[in-house]
Amino acid sequence: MTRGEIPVISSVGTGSSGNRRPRLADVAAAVGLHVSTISRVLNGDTSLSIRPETRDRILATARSQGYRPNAMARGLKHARTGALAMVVPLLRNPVWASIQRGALQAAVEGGQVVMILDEPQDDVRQPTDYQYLVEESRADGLLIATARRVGGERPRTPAVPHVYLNRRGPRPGHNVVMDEEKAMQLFVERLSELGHRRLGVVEGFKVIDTVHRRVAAVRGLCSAHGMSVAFEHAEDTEAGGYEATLRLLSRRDVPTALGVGNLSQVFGVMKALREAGASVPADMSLVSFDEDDCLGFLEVAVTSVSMPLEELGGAAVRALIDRVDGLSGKDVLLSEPMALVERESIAPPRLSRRLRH
Amino acid sequence: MTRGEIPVISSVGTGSSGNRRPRLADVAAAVGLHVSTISRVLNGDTSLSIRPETRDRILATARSQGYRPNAMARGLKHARTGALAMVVPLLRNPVWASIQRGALQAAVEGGQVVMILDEPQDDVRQPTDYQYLVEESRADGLLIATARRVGGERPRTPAVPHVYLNRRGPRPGHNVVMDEEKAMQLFVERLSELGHRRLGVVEGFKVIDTVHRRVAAVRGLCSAHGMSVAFEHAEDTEAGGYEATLRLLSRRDVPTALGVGNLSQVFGVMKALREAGASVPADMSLVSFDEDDCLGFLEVAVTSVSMPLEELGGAAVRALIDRVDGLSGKDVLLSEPMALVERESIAPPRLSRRLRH
DNA sequence: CTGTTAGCGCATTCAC
DNA sequence: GTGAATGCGCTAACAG
Repeated sequence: MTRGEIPVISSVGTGSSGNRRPRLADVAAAVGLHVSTISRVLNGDTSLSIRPETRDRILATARSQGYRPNAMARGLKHARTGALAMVVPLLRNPVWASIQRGALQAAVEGGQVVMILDEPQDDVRQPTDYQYLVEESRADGLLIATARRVGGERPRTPAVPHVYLNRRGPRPGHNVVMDEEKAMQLFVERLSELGHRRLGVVEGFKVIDTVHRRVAAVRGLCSAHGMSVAFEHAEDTEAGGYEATLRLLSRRDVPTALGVGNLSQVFGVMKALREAGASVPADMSLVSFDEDDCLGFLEVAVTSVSMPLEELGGAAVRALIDRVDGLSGKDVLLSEPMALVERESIAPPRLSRRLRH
Repeated sequence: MTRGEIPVISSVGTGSSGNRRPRLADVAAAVGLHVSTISRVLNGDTSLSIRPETRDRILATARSQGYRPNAMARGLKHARTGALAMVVPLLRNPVWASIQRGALQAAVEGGQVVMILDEPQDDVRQPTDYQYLVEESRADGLLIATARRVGGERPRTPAVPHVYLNRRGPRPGHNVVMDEEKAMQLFVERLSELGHRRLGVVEGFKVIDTVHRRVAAVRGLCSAHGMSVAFEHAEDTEAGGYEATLRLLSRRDVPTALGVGNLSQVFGVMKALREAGASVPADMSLVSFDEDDCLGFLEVAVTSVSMPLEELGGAAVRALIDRVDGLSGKDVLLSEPMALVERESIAPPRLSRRLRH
C-alpha cells in the first residue's frame, strides 16, 4: 500500500512547517502546555478555570497552526462518528433534490455530515443491508428513503438507529412522512368543486408506500364526494405514464380529470392525451402530485400539489439525531406547507359546461 | 451529553449477548487467542502461518458474532478515512443524478464511501472552504463539482487531495471533464448539414466553466463552417431560457436553429417559441445539450446531445483515489459515449426547403 | 489553575 | 505458530 504522504503545498495560514496536519500535541508543544489543557480550552470546557491570556494564547496558536480536531480520534473516543447515512433511490425525479437539501441543512445545524448512498433500481435491497455502515462506525444512524417495499419476505427492522423517510417502515416511531391524505384532499375537493364526477389516477406501483397511502386516501375521498375513480399503476417513467393513460382512455367510462403521481409520468400522460386528441383542460383536467417549475412552462401549464419536501428532509434528520441520542421517537407527519398550485390544466368538465350554458 | 447506548433488538446472526458491537477483543476472547492473531487472519495477512482449522474457527466466530471492523479505529491507524467528499450544486437538473450514480458506483468498487455536500446557490463558496473535511479527517479527498467559478478573487487550489469534476480548477492535473468541444461539434455539424447558416445558443453564464468551453467551441466551429452564431446567457432556469429566447427572437437576423445549455432552459425556450408562433422544427430547429428521457415526450420531441455523465462521475472518483494514494494525476477528458440523439426538433431551415422544392 | 494517566479499537513490529 | 507491546489523536477522570 502506498504511503498516505501527500505533497501539500502549504498555503497561507499554515504556520507550522512540515506537511503533516497539526495535532493537539503540536499546539501543546508550541504553547508550552499539556495536551489536555489545550483540548479543554478548544472544547470550551466551562469547568476549567484558566487565565484569559493563556486561553487566548492557545486559541491564537491553534488558529495560526491551522489546527483541526481529528474526527476519527474524537469519534473513537466518543463512540460517535458525527455522520448520518442517507439511502435514496437515485431517481431523476427532482423532488429528491429538495429532500436532500432539507436534510443537509438540518445536518449542518446538528453538527453532522450526511453521506448519501444510492440504491440501484435494479438491485432492491433490504433496509437492513445498510446497517453495516453503522456497524462499521461510518455513521451513527440511517436515513432510509428507498421508495420500494421489498415484496415477499417480511421486512425487518434495522438493529441500529434509523428513520424511514417518505415511507413507513415495519415499526411505528421511526417514520417521517408527508401528509399524503391532505394532498389528495386538495386534489379531489378542487375537482369536485369544478363539477368532476369521474377521476382517474396514474401512479407508481402499490409496493411504494406513498402510492399505497394516496390510493387509500383518494378512494375514501371520492366515495365521500360521490365520485368514481379509476387507478392505473405503472413505472415511474414517461413511458409508464403514457401507457397508463392509454389504458384509462380505453375504458368505457373515461375519467374527466387525472391525477398523476410523479413528474416523469406527467410527460407521458400529456403525450398520450395529445395523441388521443384530448385537449387539456377542455377534455381532461390534469393535476401533478409533484411540483416543479417546469410545469408552468409546458404547452398547457400543469396544476400541481406542492409538498413540504425540504421540511421532510429536515425533520427526518432531526428525528434521527434524536434516536442516535437515545431518545425514543414518535412518527412525524408533515402537513405544512402544502398547497394546490393552480395553473391552466384544470377546468370544469365538458358536460357541466354545457349544462351551464 | 446523552449516552450513546441504543436499545438494540438483537437480530438473527448476532450471536453474542449484550448490546455492544463486537470488537476484535470479543472475538479473541471467544476463540481463546490473542487480538493480534485475529486481526491478521481477518485481514488476510499472507505472511502469517496458521493452521487452517484455527483460521476457520476464527472466521466462523467472527461471522457468528457479527464482527465488523471499526472504520474509525482503523482509519486512525492508517491515517485514512476511506471516504470521499463530493461538493455538488444541488440543482434540479437530472444530470447530477447520473453523475452521482457513476461516482457512487466507482466509490464502491474502490472500497470508499462518498458523502455528498450541497453548495447552496445563494452562498457560493471557494473550493478551499471544503477542505476542512479532509483536515478533520472526515474524508480523504474532495470531489469538487460546483459549477460556478468565483469571480473577483483569484481562485485558490485546495491544499488537500482533490479533483475538479465537470469544471476545471486553477491547476492542471486535477480536472476531469467531458469533451464539450466534441459535443458542440455534433450539434454544429449536423445543423450545418441540414443547411442552417445562423445559429443561436442559449446558455448559462460564462462564469460556468462548461459554458465557457462550449461558447469557445461553437464560435470556432461556426466560423469554420461559414455560419454565424448569437449567444444569449441567462440563469439555468425555465425563466432564464424564456427570456434569452425572447432576446434572440428580437434580433434582426433571427437564428434558424437553437442550442440550449440545459434542460430547465429548454422548457423556457419552448414556451417562448410557442408564444412567438415559431413552430419547431419548421421555423426553428432545437437541440438540447442535456439529454433526458422527458425530451422524447414533449409536444415536439427534442433532439439532444447525450453526454458521458456516469463515466464522468466514475472517472472523477478513480482519479481522486489515485491522488489520495499519492499518485500524480493527469487531466481526464471523457469523449465516450457521446451521441446526438435525433428526435423531431431539427429539420432544414425554411429557406433551403423552399429552394429544394 | 494545570499535568498525569488511561483507554477508545485496531494494526504492526518485535519477541518467543 | 502465536503473544506482547506500542501508538494513531483525542478526551475525561483524577491528581496535584
